[in-house]
Amino acid sequence: MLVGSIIDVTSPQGRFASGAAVLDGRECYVAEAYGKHLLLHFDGEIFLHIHLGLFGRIRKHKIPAKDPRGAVRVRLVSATHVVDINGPTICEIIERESMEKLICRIGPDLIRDDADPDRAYERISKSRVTIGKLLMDQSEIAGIGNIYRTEILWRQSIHPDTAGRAITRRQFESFWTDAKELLTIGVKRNAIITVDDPPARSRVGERLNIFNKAECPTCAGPIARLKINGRRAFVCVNCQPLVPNKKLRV
DNA sequence: TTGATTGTTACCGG
DNA sequence: TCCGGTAACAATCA
Repeated sequence: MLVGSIIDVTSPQGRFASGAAVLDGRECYVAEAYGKHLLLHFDGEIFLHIHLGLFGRIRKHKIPAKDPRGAVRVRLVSATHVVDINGPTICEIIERESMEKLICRIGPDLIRDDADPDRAYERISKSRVTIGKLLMDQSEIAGIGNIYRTEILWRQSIHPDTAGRAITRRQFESFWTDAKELLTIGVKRNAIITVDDPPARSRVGERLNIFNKAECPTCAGPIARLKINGRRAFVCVNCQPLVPNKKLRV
């Protein structure tokens, strides 16, 4: 990520212009991510908080920079590069207190070394909410989005409608390890890859197992389409059976 | 021009 | 208090 000296900050367009000016001339020491939130730490205990949401993009270019493309909210300029932040849901300047509050309300981030899986399991194993919904709740576990949800549950043979409290410790541990590996690959390759051996130059469909597909790569059975919290989800009816748990009553 | 989309939050009602 | 549903917002591309 971006770490180093920012010698200029401009906000060519949009409603964040006044906030961006605060960063002008400050040094940026650390860029850190907590789940899907990005925090850039500047001089004077000032943080630039960014969440890209569904559509946001970060683009890096060498100097000399071209004109900003699209809705650039903040442009960070160093001696050698510019970084444009396009269309984020959140793009704000905050102080340490707000930054700490933010971190507190985010669940353990799968790919951070300081993540505590027990904290996530503690909550999930007590919840009547389905695991499909819990995985997208960033205050439970941070990092998983809509595509990873479908793909990881398929890899773990867990039906998304399984109640959180029906997930066993063993299942959770296996899920955590797998999810962590997949997200780490995703960061490294800058792509969502959930198949074990994707072709070198793959298309989106070749990197995924069942998301947006009709047929299960393992059993060749049909893939069912669901909506969970209004988002598309997919499930293999054979490989991810919904296990009834007689001890649980809903 | 329309629809879909790797996301989040506020608000309301049961 | 918990939980589900809906709307709002965002930018881009096919």
